[in-house]
Amino acid sequence: MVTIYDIAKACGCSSATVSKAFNDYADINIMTKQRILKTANEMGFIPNTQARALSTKKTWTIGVLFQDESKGGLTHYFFAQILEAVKEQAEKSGYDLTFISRIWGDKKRTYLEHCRMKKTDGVIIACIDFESEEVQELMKSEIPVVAIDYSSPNVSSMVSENYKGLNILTQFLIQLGHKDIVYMNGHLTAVTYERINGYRDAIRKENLRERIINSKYYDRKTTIAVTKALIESGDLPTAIIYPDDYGALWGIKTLREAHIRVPEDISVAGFDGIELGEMLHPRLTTVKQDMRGLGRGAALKCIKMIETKKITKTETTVGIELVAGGTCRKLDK
Amino acid sequence: MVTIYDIAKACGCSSATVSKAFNDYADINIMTKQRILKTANEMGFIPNTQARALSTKKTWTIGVLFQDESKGGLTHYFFAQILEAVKEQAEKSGYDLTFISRIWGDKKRTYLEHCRMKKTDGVIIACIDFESEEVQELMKSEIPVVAIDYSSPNVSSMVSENYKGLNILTQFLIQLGHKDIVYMNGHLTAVTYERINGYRDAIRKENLRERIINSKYYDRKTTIAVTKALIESGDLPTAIIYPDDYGALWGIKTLREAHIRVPEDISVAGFDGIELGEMLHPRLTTVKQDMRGLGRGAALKCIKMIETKKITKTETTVGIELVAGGTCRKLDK
DNA sequence: CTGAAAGCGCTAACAA
DNA sequence: TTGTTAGCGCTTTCAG
Repeated sequence: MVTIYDIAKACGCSSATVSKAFNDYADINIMTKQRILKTANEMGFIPNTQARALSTKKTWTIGVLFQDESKGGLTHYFFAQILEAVKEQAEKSGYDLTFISRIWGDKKRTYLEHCRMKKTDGVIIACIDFESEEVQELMKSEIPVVAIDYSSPNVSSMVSENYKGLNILTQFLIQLGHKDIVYMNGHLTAVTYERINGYRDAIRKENLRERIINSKYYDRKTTIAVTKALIESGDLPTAIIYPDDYGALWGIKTLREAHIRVPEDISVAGFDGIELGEMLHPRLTTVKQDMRGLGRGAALKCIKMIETKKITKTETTVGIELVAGGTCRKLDK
Repeated sequence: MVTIYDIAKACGCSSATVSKAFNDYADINIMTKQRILKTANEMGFIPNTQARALSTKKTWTIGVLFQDESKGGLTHYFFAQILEAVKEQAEKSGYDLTFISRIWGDKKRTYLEHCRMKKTDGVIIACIDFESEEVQELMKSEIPVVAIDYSSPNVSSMVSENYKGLNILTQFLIQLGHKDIVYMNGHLTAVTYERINGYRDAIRKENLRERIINSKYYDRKTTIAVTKALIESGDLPTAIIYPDDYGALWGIKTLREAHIRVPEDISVAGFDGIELGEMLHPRLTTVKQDMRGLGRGAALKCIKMIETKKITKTETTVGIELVAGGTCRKLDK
């Protein structure tokens, strides 16, 4: 293993000078610098990041917490997109990503402990139970944290225009002539309440029947069960808005298996705008979130906190977009 | 920040003793050990992994290379599942995961350089152009590497029973009465040749027409184009096997848009067994790979090399399973 | 512009 | 059973 001492020896200078050459210090002769860089290159020198971290107290590492209690965030179509964007931006800014967990061989540790051990410069959280004590502890810590798809004064975050999203989607259905629209909401978080309000305001404005049914995000079983219950109730609406696209697809499958045609007999919409919706025939009507914007923004926000050494607690909103697919039809008068 | 020195002082012992307490050394008085552990806990001590790594030369970190030139491996439905399993097993064994890339702020570096800088104990590779020079360089290095879904004497790997997979799938179609079966293969890798042979042997055994069409894995555009060309050729087979489930779904959508019904007019099958196939109505016929087995196996294999300090170049095969969905129909005589 | 030296936090011989 | 001490590889202050 080649160290800066080896290079120093080969160049007839000191290790301090070699270090300066690599860290773009100004107080070094340009010729010396070039000589050092050249020799280092020839010798195959690779700086050791842990040694550097030990002395600078900066690891150039961002931790990511992308896990649900039930399923990993990686297999979550929506969050996978976001993580991809986080990764891309982190790399561009020179940071590495590492997963944070509380499993540690046969021991356990908290998320915060993991972050401290690895000395991650910051953390990005998504797809998790934000209200859990451990996550709250992390958000209160000295580590810069950015949450995605979560809204709270306790943490910096990136969220979509959730109110607007459900509001325009509901309006869109109303314009198609729908008067009986069910909104099947996900877990009751601040984000969900935003969406509920968006739905509610659109409905009330037209004095329509407000039908909100509790369900869960990204939950196959629950979605199917709730859909079946709705079918069996004999009081089917003319349109259903599912918590997300994933749920909408399972909902559509459930409806179709009950010989209820989409969109002929009932209109269906989702939320997120993942590729899955495009694969459906006809294409799913949905509200597209800007996953790249969310991920990229989270990374940039986190890095900004790291580099300014200031922890902020601000929320940033990214735009959404209505995607009118073929799963919602215009109602005859 | 609490260090072992702080604890040593508080306990009236030396830092070496504290270190021993934490590393389960035998030569330490059980009482001393307990006192140290207790004090450390009270003081909120968190061991610093980089300091430890610097002196032990082991980082307890495994690098993952999950990226394609075009799209990130994270949004790849099949590989996301595998990565999730890799992560789970790594955590259970006490290892952290970090992404390996060649982007480094505004500089570049090779994958191997990145691994060396971070001193990853091992690397797991998937969803990448294995033939690229940089990946080959990594496989030849001193770092333990495990490849997933790649077959080569140059590296340890985890693969599915690819020959068998396509063989039984083809046989299944033949048993349904199909005599004109197209296999649309993916990129021409060793894995693909295995599958081609599986198809070919089944076809030849029955003296049927062999129709292999080149396409690409996980490629929306190409799949659609190839499917359209097939439709326009006027020589539609009675069944198509797509390179993967993802392609099969786009294929089905393309067929349906051309008013060709699946499975009434044509039968379609995929490969992989991702959830997407289940969401389709009717469910996609496919060959299910054991993603968890692949991921878990890769992690274990990598860790074994790390812990035995022996680099092996062995291939491990995991079983597959035919999933008879509703997209293939029995042909009338 | 260069270098000596101390230190980051922990480990591991080797002595005691 | 415990402690002394010399690193691991790099940074950084400060004197030269």
